[in-house]
Order: sequence, then C-alpha cells, then structure tokens
Amino acid sequence: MPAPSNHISKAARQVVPAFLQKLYEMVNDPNNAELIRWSEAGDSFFVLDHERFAHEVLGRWFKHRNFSSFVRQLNMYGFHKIPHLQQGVLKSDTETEFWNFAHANFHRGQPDLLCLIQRKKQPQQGEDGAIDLRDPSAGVGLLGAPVQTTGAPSTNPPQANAALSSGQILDVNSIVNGIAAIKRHQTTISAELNELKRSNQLLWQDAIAARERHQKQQDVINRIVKFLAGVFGNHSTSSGAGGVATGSPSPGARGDGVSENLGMAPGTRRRMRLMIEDAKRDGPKKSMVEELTELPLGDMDEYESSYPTIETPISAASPAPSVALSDRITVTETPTQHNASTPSVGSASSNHDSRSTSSTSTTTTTEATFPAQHQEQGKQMSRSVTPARQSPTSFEFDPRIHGVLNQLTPVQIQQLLASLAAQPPLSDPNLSTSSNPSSTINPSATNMSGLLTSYHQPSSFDFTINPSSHINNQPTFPNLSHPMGSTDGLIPFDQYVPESATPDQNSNISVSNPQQAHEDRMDRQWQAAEDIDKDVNALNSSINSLIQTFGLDPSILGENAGMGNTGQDMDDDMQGTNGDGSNSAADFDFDSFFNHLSSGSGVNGMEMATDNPVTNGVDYNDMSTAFLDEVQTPSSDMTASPIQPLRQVSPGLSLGAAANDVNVSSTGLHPATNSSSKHLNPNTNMNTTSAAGRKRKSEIDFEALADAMDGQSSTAPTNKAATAAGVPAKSKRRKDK
Amino acid sequence: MPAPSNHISKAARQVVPAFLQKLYEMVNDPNNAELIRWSEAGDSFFVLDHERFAHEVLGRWFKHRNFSSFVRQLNMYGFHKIPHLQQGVLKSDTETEFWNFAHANFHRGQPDLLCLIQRKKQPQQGEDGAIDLRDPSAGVGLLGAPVQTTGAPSTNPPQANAALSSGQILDVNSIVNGIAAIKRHQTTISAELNELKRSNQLLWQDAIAARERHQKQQDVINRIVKFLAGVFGNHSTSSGAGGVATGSPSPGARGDGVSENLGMAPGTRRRMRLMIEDAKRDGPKKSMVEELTELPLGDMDEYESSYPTIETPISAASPAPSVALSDRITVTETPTQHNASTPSVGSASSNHDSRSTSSTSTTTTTEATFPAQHQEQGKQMSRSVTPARQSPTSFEFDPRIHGVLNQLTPVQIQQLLASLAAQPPLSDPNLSTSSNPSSTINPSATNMSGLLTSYHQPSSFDFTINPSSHINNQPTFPNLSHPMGSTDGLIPFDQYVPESATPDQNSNISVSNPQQAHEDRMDRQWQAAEDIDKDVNALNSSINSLIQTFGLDPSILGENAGMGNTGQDMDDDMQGTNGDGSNSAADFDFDSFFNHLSSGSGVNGMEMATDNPVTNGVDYNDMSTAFLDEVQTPSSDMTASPIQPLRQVSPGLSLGAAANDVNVSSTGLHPATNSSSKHLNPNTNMNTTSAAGRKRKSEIDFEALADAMDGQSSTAPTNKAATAAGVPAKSKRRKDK
DNA sequence: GACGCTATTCTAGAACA
DNA sequence: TGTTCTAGAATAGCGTC
Repeated sequence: MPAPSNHISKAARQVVPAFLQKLYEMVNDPNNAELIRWSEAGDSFFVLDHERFAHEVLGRWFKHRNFSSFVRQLNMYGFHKIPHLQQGVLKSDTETEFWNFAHANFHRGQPDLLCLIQRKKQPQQGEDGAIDLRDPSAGVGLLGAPVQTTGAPSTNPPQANAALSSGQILDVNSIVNGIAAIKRHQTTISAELNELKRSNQLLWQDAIAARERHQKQQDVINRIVKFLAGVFGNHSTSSGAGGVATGSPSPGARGDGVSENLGMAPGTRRRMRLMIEDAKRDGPKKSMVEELTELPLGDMDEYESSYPTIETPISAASPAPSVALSDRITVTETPTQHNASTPSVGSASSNHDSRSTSSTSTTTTTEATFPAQHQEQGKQMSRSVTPARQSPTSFEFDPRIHGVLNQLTPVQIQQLLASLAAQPPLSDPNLSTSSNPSSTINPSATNMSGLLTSYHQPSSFDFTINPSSHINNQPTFPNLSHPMGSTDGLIPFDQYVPESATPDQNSNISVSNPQQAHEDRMDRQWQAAEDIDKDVNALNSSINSLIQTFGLDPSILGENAGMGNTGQDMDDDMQGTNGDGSNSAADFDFDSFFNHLSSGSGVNGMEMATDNPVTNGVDYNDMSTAFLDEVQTPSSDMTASPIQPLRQVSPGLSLGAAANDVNVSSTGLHPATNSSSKHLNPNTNMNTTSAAGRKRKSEIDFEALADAMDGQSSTAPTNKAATAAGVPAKSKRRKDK
Repeated sequence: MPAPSNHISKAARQVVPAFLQKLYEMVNDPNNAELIRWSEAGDSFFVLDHERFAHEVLGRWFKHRNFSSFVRQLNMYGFHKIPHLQQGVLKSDTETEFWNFAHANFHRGQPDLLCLIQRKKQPQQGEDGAIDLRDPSAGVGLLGAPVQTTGAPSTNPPQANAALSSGQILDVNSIVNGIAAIKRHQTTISAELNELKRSNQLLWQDAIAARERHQKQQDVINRIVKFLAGVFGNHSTSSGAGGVATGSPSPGARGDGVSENLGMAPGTRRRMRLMIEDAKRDGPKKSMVEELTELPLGDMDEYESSYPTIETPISAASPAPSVALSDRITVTETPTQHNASTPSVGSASSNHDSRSTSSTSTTTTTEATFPAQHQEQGKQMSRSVTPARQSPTSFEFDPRIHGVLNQLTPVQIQQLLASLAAQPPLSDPNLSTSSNPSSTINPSATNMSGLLTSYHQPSSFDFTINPSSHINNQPTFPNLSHPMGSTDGLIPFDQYVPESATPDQNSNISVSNPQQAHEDRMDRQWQAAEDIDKDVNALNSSINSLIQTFGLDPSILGENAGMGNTGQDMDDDMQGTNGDGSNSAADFDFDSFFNHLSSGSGVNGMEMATDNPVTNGVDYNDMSTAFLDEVQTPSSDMTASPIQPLRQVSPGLSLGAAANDVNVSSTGLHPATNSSSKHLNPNTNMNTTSAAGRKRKSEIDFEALADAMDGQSSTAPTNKAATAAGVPAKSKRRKDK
C-alpha cells in the first residue's frame, strides 16, 4: 500500500473510510497520473485506462484488482460516473474510454470534505431498526418490504409473511413463467421430434427398400451361382466327375452353417461356396471350378470391399474396393503374361498366388490358344464393364475366360454338380449352423428376423407401433431399463454384430467399420430413444403429480368432472376422484378446477386456449387433449404412472403387461394419452381424495410429488451422456442458499 | 458480427434472445477459444482474459466492449459466476483470473436449451393503483403484503396474509417444484433428442452408403449376368441355341432389374434371365441352354435362401476362407504332383484355374492324364471340405454339363466378350431407368443425401433445425403436423419405398435378417420417437392446461399485461378484454413477480420469507431452487397466500367476494423484494376494486395470460439481428444531471 | 408514433469475510 | 468495511402495430 501520505489529517483518518482515503491518495499521486488523476477542475477524477489501472494501481491499494469492485465502492460512497462527452463517437479500437467519477464532496485539495462522504448503508435489518428505515417512505421505497436481511425476517412475522406472500406470488409468477418456458421448449422439442420422425420414417423406408433390393440381388446372385454351378458341374460330370461326387462328403470340415444345414452332399455345397466366397477373398487359392467362377467374380472382387453389403448391406465400406480391384487386376495380368510360378508383381497377396499358380499350371497353353482374341476381349470388357478404369488389366479376362472355358474339366464339374445335387432343399440351412462366420451371419440373421417380426413388423410404412410387434412376445421392450443389455431380442443382434464385423477386417479395412459404426449408432439411438421415453414418462408423472397436487380440492372436481375432455378417461378419473374428494376438500378443488380448465370445458380455460391464434406451431388441440387426460389423472401414484404409460406406449414391449393393464391403455393407440390417464387415475384419485387430513394431505401430496419428481428427475435421465451435467458447483455464496 | 453459424436452429432463433445466441456462438467459436470457451464438461464457459475478451471479442458481437455489460447480461439471463477454486490464492500479477459462468440451460451442444433461459424481466409497474389493494391487509394475504410498491412499503400487510390457506400454498409450491422438475426433465429429453438426432444422422449416412454399395453390387451382378449371358448365349448359339440368343430378346418379359439393365444383346440377356431367374420359378419352360443351366440352378435354389451371402464378400463369413483354403489346398496339391508348373502346393486358387484351363482346352487329355488324380482330388476335397456329406446326386448332371462344356467354343466366347465389351459403362444404368426398382433407389438416394444435409446437418450439436435444411426447401419441417405425409423432401423417398418393400417376402426370410434387425432397431427408434412425441404433446397439453388454470386468476393475472411477453398479442388481448382496461390489468404483476422468483431475485424474496437452507446447488435462476425455497417454507404464512390466487383462478368457484378480496390481495402481493412492487400496485388496485364484473375480468385475464405466454414463445425474441453494427451514440442518462 | 422488448450503462443489493 | 456477484434502474435502440 502506498505511503500514507499526508493529504489526510490524522483526525480524518479516524473517521474517513479507508476507501476514500485510498482513493484520494491515488488520485493525488502523481505517479498514477497516467492512470488516475484529477480532472482539470479538480471536481472529479479520471481513470484513463481502467485495465491498466486495475492491474497496476488497484492492487497497490486494495486487496483486489477488479475495476468493478472499485467502481462498486465508488458507487457505494456516492460517486457517480460522468458519461463521456463524445459518447456517440466510436472509439475505434483504442477505446481508451476513460472513466470519470465525481462526488460532491470529492475535490482536489479538499480532503477534509471526505468525511462528508457517507457510505451507503445497506438496509439494515436489525429487526426493528430495519423497519424504521423502511417506514420512512423515502428510503423504504425500495427497501421496504423486500428487505430483510438475514436477521430481520424472522423477527417480525409481518415481514416474513410479506415475504411469504410475495414469495408465493412470485411462485405463481414463476409458475407461469416456468410453464411458458416449458412450453417453448416443448415446442422446440416437438418440432425436432417431428423432424426425427420424418427422418426416421425415411430411414425405414430406405431400410425396407434396401432389404428388398438386397433380396433381389441375392436372388439374382444365387441364381447366377446356381447357374454357374450347374454349368460347370455338368461339364465336370460329363467328363467324368463321378468320382468326385462320390468322393468328397467331408462333412465335419467346416462349421459353415450352410454346409451343415444342407442335408445333402455337403462337400459339394461347400465347394460352391468356396467358389464364390473364396473367390472373393481367397482369390489365390481356388479349385479349378472356383477359378472359373472367379473370373466374373474377379471383377467382383474389385467391388468386394464395396459390396460387402449383399448380406449386410449396411456395413461394408466402399472405399477399399477400388484398391483391391487394381491389385487384382495387376496381378492377373502379370501371370498371364509370364506364366511362370511367379507370384511376381508382388501386388496383391492372395491373388498373385492364384495366378501365379494358374499361370504355372497351364498358363502357356491358354495364351497360346487364344492370345489375340482374349486380349481384345479383355480390353473390351474392361471398357464396357468398368469404363472408368483403365484397362491395364484389360487382358486379364481373356486368359481367364479362355481358361475357364477350357478348364471346365469334367471331373471338377462333376464334383460340383454332385455336390449341388446333393444339396438339401432351400430351407435356410444356414440358420442351424453356427461355427462359420458366414454361417454365423446367417444365424444371426435368423435371430434378427425374429427380432424384426417381434419388434416391429417392417410393415413398410407403419411407423406407429405395430401391433404385430407384440406377436413376437417381447414384453420388455420399451420399458427395458437396460436398453442394450439383456434385452430379449437384442441379444442375437449383438452377437451377430461382432461376428460380422470381424470378417470384414480380413478383407478391407474400412469394410468392417461401417457395420460396427452403424450398429453403434443404432444402439445409441436406441438408448437415446429409450431414455427419452423414460424421461417423458417421468415428465408425465411429474405433470400428473402436479395435477394431483392441484387436485387437492375435491369439491370442485365433482362439478368439473363433466368437463372431461377426453371422455372416457376423464370420466373415470374424474368420477373416481370426485367421489371421494367431494368430502375431503373444503378448501378448494383444484383438481376439478384444473380439469375444467384443462378440459376446456371450463369456459375460461378453453376459450383461452382456443382463441389464441398465437399459439405457435404447437397444437393446442393435441396438447390439450393429451393433456387433459394427463391432468385428470390425479394419480398420487406418480411413481406407478410412468411405467404404465410406457408399457402402453411401447408397442411391442408392453405386451406382457399389456394384457392386464393394457386393457385400459390398450384402448387406444395413443399410448401416452390414454393409457396413463386411466391407469393412474383410479388409484391415484382414490388416494388423493380419500386422504383424511386435507391439509396434511396437501402437504403430503406435495412432498410425495416432490419426491416423485426428484426421483424421476434424478433417476430418470440415467443416460450419462444425455443428461445435462448437474449444475456446476456453485459458488460459496450460493451453496448455502 | 460473426457468422450466424448453424448451431442454432432457425426456430430457435425466433425465440432465443440475441444475447444468448451470440453468447452461444461466441463460446462455440473455436477462434475465440483463447478468450472464451466451454468448460471441459461443457456445462459452463470461461472467459480467460476478460480484458482481451472485451477488446477483441465483445466488440464483434455487441455494441459495446464492456465486460461489465457483458456480465450484466449474463446475470440478466440467470447466468452466475463460478468462483475460482483457488479463491484465496493470490494470483500473482498474471491475474489471468478467468471468469467462469454457468447456467443450467447453457450447455455445449445443446443450443436447444437456450430457449429455456429466461431473461429476467423488469418488474412491470402498474403505477399507483397498487396501493389500495395492499392496504386491505386481510384479503390480500400473501399478495398484498409484500407488495408494495413504492407507497405500500410501510403498510404491514404481511401478517394478515399469513392466514391464507396453507394447503394452497403447498399447492403452489408443489406446482412450482413440479414445473422445475419438468424443466429438468425437458433438459434431459432435449439432450437425448440431440443424441437421437445425431444417431439418426449417422443412420442416414449409413443408409446412403448402403445404397451406394447396393448399387455397386448391382453393377457387379449386371456385369456377371452379362458375362454369363454372353458366355452361354454363345454356347446356345453354337450348339444350336443360336436362335434363342438372337431370337428372343423378349425384353418386356420381366421387370427384373438385372435383365433390364443390361444394355447389350437383349436376347442373350433374356436368356440369361431365363436361365437364372426362370430357373427358380419358370423351371419348366426352358431353352436348351436354359435347361442345361437349369439343373444346377435347381440345386442352387436350395441354397438360395441359405446362401444369400455369396455376393456379399464381407458378409460372407470370413472364416470360410480358411476352410476354403483347406479345400483348395487339397485340390492344388494334386495338381502339383502332376504338373511341373506347380507354383507349389499351397498356392491357392488360381492354380485351379490354370489347371482347369489346361484341362478344358484339352479336357480329355487332362482326364486321361490325371484321371485318378482328379478323382482323388475330388475325394480329398470332399473329405476335407465337407467330409460329412455324401454325393449321391453326383451323376445326374453329367450329360448336361458335358454338353455345356463342349459347347464352350472359342468363337462363342469371343462373341460374348465382344458383347460384353460393347455393353455400356457400369455407371448405374439402373438409375436412369425408372421402371427398375434399383433405379428408383438411386434417385431416392439422392434425395436422401439431400435430406441428410437438410435435416441434420452434421453440425454435431445442432439439434435444432438446420438452416441448411431450408436449402433443400423444406420450409415446413419442424412444425409439420403430418410428419409422413407430404413432406417436401420425402416424396421421392416414399415413392421409392413401396417398390422395394414388396420383394422381401418373396425371397427367404432369414436372408434379409440383418437388415431386418436393422429395421427393428429403426422401428424401435421410431416408436420411441413417436412415443416421445405423444408424450411431449401430452406434456404440452398439460402445460397448457396448467397455464390456463393459472390464467384463470383474473385478479392476479390482470396485470398479465406485464407478462406481456409478446407485447402486441398481449396488448390486444389484454386491452381488448380488459377493455377498460388499463384499469383491470393493473392488479398485480404476475410476470414480474414470477421473474423475481425464477430469476433468483426470487431467491432473495424467498429467503426473506424463509431461510431455507435447502436450496442446494440448484441454480437460483432456476425455478427449481426458488421452488425449493418455497417448498421448504412450510410456514403457515405461506399457506395463506397462495390460495387466493388460486381461487381467483378457479372460475367455477365463483368467489364473489373473493374476487374483490383477491384483487386486493393481488395488488399486495407484489414482490416484496423488489421495489418493483411500487409500480404494480397503483393500477391494479384500482382496477380490481373498481372493476364491476370481477369474474369476467379474471377470465379475461387468464386468457391474456395464455396469450402472453404463447406470444412469448413465438414473438418474444424480437431481436433477430441484434446487429452490433450501428454504433450507438450513447445517450447519457446522466447528462441531465 | 406508441408500445414492448432487449441492450447498455450505471448504481444498488446482498452475502460473505 | 471491503470484495464479489447479482440485481435494479434508467436509458438507448429496435421492431411491430
């Protein structure tokens, strides 16, 4: 702290607050002239650069460096800021906006006046004292009622009351405001939900379409495969495949689901698969037959990465394909050219092998046979098929085709055919087998299909909950507290995922990701949805509780009951409640009242609602109706309520419970609206109305409500991610509050 | 002013005050990260260097560069500063004292919550009238006391009020609490919605990707088909089927996408189709070639269902390869033994080709050469691969196959190749064509992508409607009452859907499973979304009803005008209704009252009333806290006040007397805390007392309230642009002084 | 042009130490 | 009393009716 300075007399030091002394010193200190100094007239002072001032000066005199605190003190002592003369002037960046403060008793060279500067007193409370202050209308104006510092309140009930009253009033206001805010928010949410719905619908459609497409493709492919198999098989047979047919049952070889399922000649089938599947990945290692198939597949391979989809349309990543293609192409080319064992080109791993082999085996021959032609063909193909791509590889096919044709040796073909013939009927052999990844996939698929049926029938456009879903008996669905976890149907799915995921990695990198990612998303989405569901329920319950709270007044309800917007629900609830209630509440029937209002039957309430053209996007109608139901349901049972609605809501899920509860809920589709109300009501009403002590009751209700709400709020939003973090630890000041 | 950014949806922009929007943008703007940024948790934000911040950032968004003004705004909107952890710590000179502000509804990635942040409203004043009301301490109870506007203070309405029914107070409290809880829930829901949105977005991306993949697959298939067609077509021709090839283009025969797509030689294609597709269904009618093919196909059919995988490499079980490998190995081995060329044993697939080729070219030779071997191979393979299966059927095919093999003459092959070469580029022929399902798909895809962009902009956190969406011209988006219906972007999609939908059933069940599973989830999601929607609607309605209920209270609301968020609306309604108005409205300023509570000013008030320690970490700003305070205050005092308002509210009650009393009370209520009370009183009192028809008025008021609320949401946020631009000549308040 | 709102500025309240 | 955070209050500006 700067030197005491002698500007201020000792006597004054006794009386003058430190702040004023410091201030005076600061302003007088020539060292600070750059930052704080007297005005020319000496009747005010400037702070030239409040930032520097704060940094460089304040700290020397005060315990802080906050300019705002300094200003606060100034204000506290009655200083006022003198606005800039050049107010409008835009002060570029410099903004050296200086601050000019003045006080009637703060003048240069007149430290003796400082004693006249009085710190503004806070409305003391000191109980009575405080009162005094206020009374004096002057000061009181503001302070008066509100006042109350700590001490005061308790003392005089009046104030307390006042506070109460005010508080209560405030409450009402706050309620209104809060409701308004909620409304707005809900409007927003609703809008977003609608968006989501639409988007979701589209997704569904897309998914369905994709399925179909996939299916079609699958069919085509299968046909092709069969065809090929048949063709080559025939060849082989004719030539003398007989041996093969008989020869290779090799049942246990693979866990491949398909093979296993196949009742007939497993071996053949297996091979078929190999031809195709292997061709894709194992390109290199192929049987004669396989190779034949390979050619076309070869092209396919390029796509491979891109086409993982067939089975799992969703997953595969497309990027890799191109690369793969190039690799193979190169590979193929080389071999043909050379022939020798050369795995050469080094390019792709497996492919090379194959070619190299092939080339070795008979490459020469092939080439010799149709060299020119093949090349041409190859070129052509390359052009036509994959125009974009350059045909370095163009020749690839020639040899192959050639080879294929040539290669179609009877024996091999026979084998194939044999196997094919042996094959069992179509009935999803895959499903049964588990070991093979491919097989696994299928099984999973099976499960999935099951899920599908169970959860929601794809019914293409059916967005709403499908009744069908119930069919599959998945009671838990919607309500599942653990969405992902052990949900019935889901399991298979989950299992499925990992499996499918793995294979991809073998091939292209990207491929696998998509699936997983996708699934993850799905999961997330699902979870989110579920959470929301919960929350919504919680909200509903909250509202219900609120309603209940209001419900305190039985008498009114009775009358209002008639209002019942939602008809049945209303009636049930209302009556139930009313019946009991009539007795209890002398006070006022909030409930009934409410109902009226909400129902709109209430002249007042309805009018309002209806009249407002303003109502933004939100549908009052919808809201109102739904609301009515809710409202009417007084349920003290808050807790119970949330669940029920959920059940009902969740189409598939609810089922189990549905049987019982559903009745009511089932009533309508509108899960939310109907269900909740009915279920809730009976019980709730009973409780509320019947309660012996009215007042107590109200309180109780209230508490219960609060608890319920808290519980909900706290628990409901379990989603870690989703839930907005709790309010940050608040400052000390706050904490006590 | 910085870029508008898309964090905040248009809808939100309508409702959210400019300050909040700017704030959100500022905090999100990575360019400002050095000066202002989110906390790690995203639940608060820091201003790292308020001085620099003021200089460098504030000016860009606001008309000023005063940090204090910024803070004032923050406080006005209920933000609170979070004190430094190391409070006592003396922060050397660095003093990088950062400021940390938080608000319950100000979270990273949740711009949609902004609408929940309410600006504290200034206590509207109703001028003089207030006084009267208050005076009547009795009736006023709660309301009366606090109030006070200027004049009133002295009066000690307080006590009288106490009498008010406790129950009602509780009710109010509970309501408040309930609202708070609802609010919290909404927050949660919003968060979850955000999640859903993101997930949905991802799903969309996946869907699009899937389409692309599918398309590619389709291409591949087409190529294959073409290729095969060419190959076999040749055969047929050569063998005598030639007539078929040329003769029967029969393009229209089927709608099968594949065939149609094929650009070239329709005849061949047709045939191919027959071969393939027909095999399944049309088995009976077949050309020679077809027949040949048919056998195998028939077999294949069995597989079909089971092996959809073939195409999808990825999906195809990766494991298979190993098996395949083994098979192959066996195969290969044999050859190696014979041929010199052997690139060795393991080598894999390609080897076969070479062999096959060699064999074909000289099949007989081959067989002759290695007859036994081949068989052995076959056996081996069968064993290793599919040991279990027997090969009963093996011989069936021989003749046919044989024919095929023989048919494969070089010339034909050439033809095929040529035709293939001639074929148009792969570039999704499907797309162009409309008839094909596949084609439809693509277009839809296009749309989808469009949708994607439009609907959810990836902007990760953007929940609200994306501005981008508009780009696609989807004006209706958010509010669409009929999500599915005629939404703009959807149409194409929808069209698409139906087509695709049907096919699934045709094929196998299991195959599609994965997809179905996917759909299931989707479905669930959808359901969830829908449920939410319903619930939300219900909530909305609930809220509406609540509002209405409150609104009923004429006396209280009377002042609603104060509420008048939307100004105009309010005015119209209010005035119109009140008519005489001015009088009527005056009663009591609910709004301000409310604000106080909510704002935390309420807190104070509350505190006054009761010293609730309870108010934990909750934001004062939040209703909740305020409520808590309320709740806790059991005080009999409390009880008294609330009721009255309620009565007034309740229309049916017909509190004739009440009306009057209420009026009084209402007036009195004015927030003790604030001086604001002053304002209110005068008018209100006048009105209330004077008003002839009390009831009527109340109703009216109520409506007004409702309107007001609505209005707020819709219109309130007038400042859209809030341009920083104009520099403001500052006026000086003080200049007069 | 009034009205109602937000924004900005300056001052005051309130809690705490 | 000093410091801090927040609220009040007056005014400026903007936009709608």
